[in-house]
Amino acid sequence: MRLEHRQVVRQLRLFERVDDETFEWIAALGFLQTFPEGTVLHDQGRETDFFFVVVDGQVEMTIAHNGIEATVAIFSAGHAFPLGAVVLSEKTPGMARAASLARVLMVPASAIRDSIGKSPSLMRALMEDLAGQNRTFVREIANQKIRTGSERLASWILQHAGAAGIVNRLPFRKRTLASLLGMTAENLSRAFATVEKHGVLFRGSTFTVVDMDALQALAKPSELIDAA
Amino acid sequence: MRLEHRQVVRQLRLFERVDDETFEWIAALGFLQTFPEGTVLHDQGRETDFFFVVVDGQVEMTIAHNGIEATVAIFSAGHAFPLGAVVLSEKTPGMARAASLARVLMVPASAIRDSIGKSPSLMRALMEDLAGQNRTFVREIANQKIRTGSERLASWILQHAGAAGIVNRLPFRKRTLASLLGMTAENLSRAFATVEKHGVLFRGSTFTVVDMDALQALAKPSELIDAA
DNA sequence: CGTGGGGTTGATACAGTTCAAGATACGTGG
DNA sequence: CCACGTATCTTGAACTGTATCAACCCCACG
Repeated sequence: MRLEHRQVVRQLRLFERVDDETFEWIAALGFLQTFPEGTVLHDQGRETDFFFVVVDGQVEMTIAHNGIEATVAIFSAGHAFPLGAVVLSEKTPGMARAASLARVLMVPASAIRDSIGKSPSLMRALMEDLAGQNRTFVREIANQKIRTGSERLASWILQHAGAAGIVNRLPFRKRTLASLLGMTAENLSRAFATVEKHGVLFRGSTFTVVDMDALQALAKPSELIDAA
Repeated sequence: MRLEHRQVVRQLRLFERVDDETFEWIAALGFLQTFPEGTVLHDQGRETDFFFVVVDGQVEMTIAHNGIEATVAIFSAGHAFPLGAVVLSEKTPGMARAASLARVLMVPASAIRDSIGKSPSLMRALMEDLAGQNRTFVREIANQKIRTGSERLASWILQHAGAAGIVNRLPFRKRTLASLLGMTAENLSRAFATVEKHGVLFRGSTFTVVDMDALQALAKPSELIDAA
């Protein structure tokens, strides 16, 4: 891995507190790779040859079964996958695909597994990322069971919008967002129409919150379910 | 903790490989407690004073929001909660309640947090449980998004039934199962009726698989979504 | 220009919820 | 051990949310 890359990766939350020796070892064996949107990084139900860490962009993890594909999570910078599978030496639960142009660190899974045993600081970093992902999953399950489609969209907007009045851009395709929010693309279209009546303005792939109170009234945000 | 309890706890998957010194320390500070069904073990959105490990019975974790309560997971013997919150020193995402008569090990959260730094074997055990829970959550999200209510019930039955012909007992109330499967109690009743047409016989709170092939045709099991 | 992918809109069907009432199981006290 | 009362579960009917299928729009690209 080149020096400038090394510095970017070193500053990721995941590696911040990892000891130098272990980091150098990982940096020596790992490499940065840039993938165009749609590229499959790994399949579902396969051995885990690589440990991936998102450096830039978004990677979606999906599970396909019985002709239906469900998005389980979208990983952004600083998060690792398929973390659980690497740690337990199990098969990947889902498939990973670039949801936007994405820069990703790839490290041989065996190198990570070896290093865990040698470096408590690495193990701690992985444990904490695992705990964070856990929390995200718990929230997602509750979100899914408690809220209606339009409410989930409203909540997503709340979490991805800056202050009121600022123009934001969708980080990936609408159909990806639909799958993440657990609905069909058609339904997302209708949800956009609903949310537009509650203080959000859509223009193509950008959106602006014009009435924060109205949006919150629809989303009914909760620190238990929504990310901080 | 009394000696006979200590031996039971020692044999839990979670503690199997933890070093003696750390285990003795945890055993000295922890205590076993038996809770009747319905007892609240901890609230949602609170500081994590205790680290719990299920020794016997079932504990359900739920999140309530906007008048709706959703079951996120049910923990059985050998699993710890609220694991992520203890590790990250964050608030509990949900509330924990005994879903059946349950025997639970309680250890002060601070003791666990201290021990993690001192004992790599404990950290590894927690990391691996976290990874396992992660997998369960991923499966649950996919299960929820991909399958219909009756299919989820059929899958649940498949996973909790012994061989065909054996009489099984529901481990907790039907309304708890409904919430776990992400549906109302009324809907679960109707789902029972549907599943009964596909090779399962219900008698009160017991069930028997009489036609495994028919049940599998309905559940369409997958090693990706369903537990091993 | 056409062509095609992504997105939207409309009509219809189905899964799931809600509310209300009825049936069943279960623990308690007589 | 039975009778009663309460909690749990079931059934029914109306309604909401979401999926499905098909047509259409729009813009980017060759």
